[in-house]
Amino acid sequence: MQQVELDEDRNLRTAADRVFEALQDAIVRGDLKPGARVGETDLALRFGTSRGPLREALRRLESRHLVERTPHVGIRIASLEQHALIELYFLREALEGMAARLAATHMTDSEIEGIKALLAAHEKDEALKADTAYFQREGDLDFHYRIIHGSHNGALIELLVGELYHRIRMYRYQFSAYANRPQRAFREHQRIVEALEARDGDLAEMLMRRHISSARQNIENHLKESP
Amino acid sequence: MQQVELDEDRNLRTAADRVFEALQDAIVRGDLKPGARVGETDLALRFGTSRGPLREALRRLESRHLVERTPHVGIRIASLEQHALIELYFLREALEGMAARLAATHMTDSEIEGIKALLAAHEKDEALKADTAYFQREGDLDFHYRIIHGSHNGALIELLVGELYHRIRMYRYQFSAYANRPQRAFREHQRIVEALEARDGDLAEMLMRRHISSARQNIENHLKESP
DNA sequence: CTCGAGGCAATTGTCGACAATCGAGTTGAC
DNA sequence: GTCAACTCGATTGTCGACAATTGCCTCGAG
Repeated sequence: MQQVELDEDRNLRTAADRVFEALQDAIVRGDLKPGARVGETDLALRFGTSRGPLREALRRLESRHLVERTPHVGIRIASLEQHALIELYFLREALEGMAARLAATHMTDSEIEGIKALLAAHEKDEALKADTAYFQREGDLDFHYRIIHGSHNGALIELLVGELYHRIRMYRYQFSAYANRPQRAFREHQRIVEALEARDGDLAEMLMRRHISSARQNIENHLKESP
Repeated sequence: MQQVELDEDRNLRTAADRVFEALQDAIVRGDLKPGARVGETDLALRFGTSRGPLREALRRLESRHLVERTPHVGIRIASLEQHALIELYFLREALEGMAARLAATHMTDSEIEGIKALLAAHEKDEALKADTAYFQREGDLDFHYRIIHGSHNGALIELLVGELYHRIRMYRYQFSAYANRPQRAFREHQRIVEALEARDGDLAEMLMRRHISSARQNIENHLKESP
């Protein structure tokens, strides 16, 4: 049993907060294997706290679908099944499509400048790294985050950033091999930004939906080949 | 301080489950006024349990945005602001639009028969009750539930039914006066079902989005007139 | 040998008490 | 008279112990 170092730097208010963040990181990054069964007592010892705050952290993780609890039985790390990932992509298509539509009318000029600068940085970086996907992948997340926030719709932001994206990031860490075609994705990003700049909500939504839909189809094809 | 009767009938597994359901009902139905500050000790006494299970219930309600917690300060019943309701309708438009699209291809024939029967019942009932909105409103929820489930997308169902619709029901109970134009809504429902029957996903999504979008605009107009 | 019932260990659910933190009211100085 | 600091009360956060439920293992019968 290994003791885990908690983030004391950012002095989060309560012990439950610290445990929650530490556990979420451990799950998303794969330190705790998907499907593994974990006991409350073990975890409490490992994180150096009592079972009270730990249970609170677990409840929050459960509401984010990162762990699964069954009463009187125990806790399992969320198992990532492929069909669940596909389902998530339909949610993303609907929600981020709407985010792009709203962003086209609600983004400020400086926000659009910011996302253009981000793309410019990607272009240089991508020219260097070609297909080394890691940085591109984080950059991809950054791009989507900016558009989501650009919607200026609090409920939408909270839903996507606060609840859904942790699950998606977990899948990315685990199934790291899905080549998400950086060059093509980059071109699609460019077109979406053009639509935002033109304040064309209809077009922005359509392009975003195609972007996510083709990413989903790409994954589905990979799954068919190597299940 | 009034003792609250808990549902002992359906013998829910844990005390936390019972408190959660009772509290959720109390909030959605307005027994606990929005924005009111409540103390853990009071609630624990009122529901005849300890603070442990109560805190678990509060955690779950927080993740559904029915209560707001600030550390070391306390709990407030979620205050329903009008702009938040509008934001929710954009989520509904995106998600239920997608649900309708998926339902058009994934609904079974018997599910479609069921929703047609539901509409037929509404037609007779509506002819009788004209604009008495209550039953129509519950029927409206039933209609939407069926299409959501018809998507056969677990993540989408869980998100809409398990997380979003409780907030929407809360608003319905509070702002009960929004005449949601039963006749027009009924016609729109009919057309959506026609699209489902024709297995036309594009059309079903478009009609559902218009349906929800016009409901939102209707609310926005009411808010402008009587803020 | 297989199946079912019963007991046992382990884990979770629940409780009450203690400690930490925040907000309000009061008191004092400028 | 106003502002700031301090004290006090109340509320939440945390802990450890006890009770309840589950799953597994053993034992016995067919």
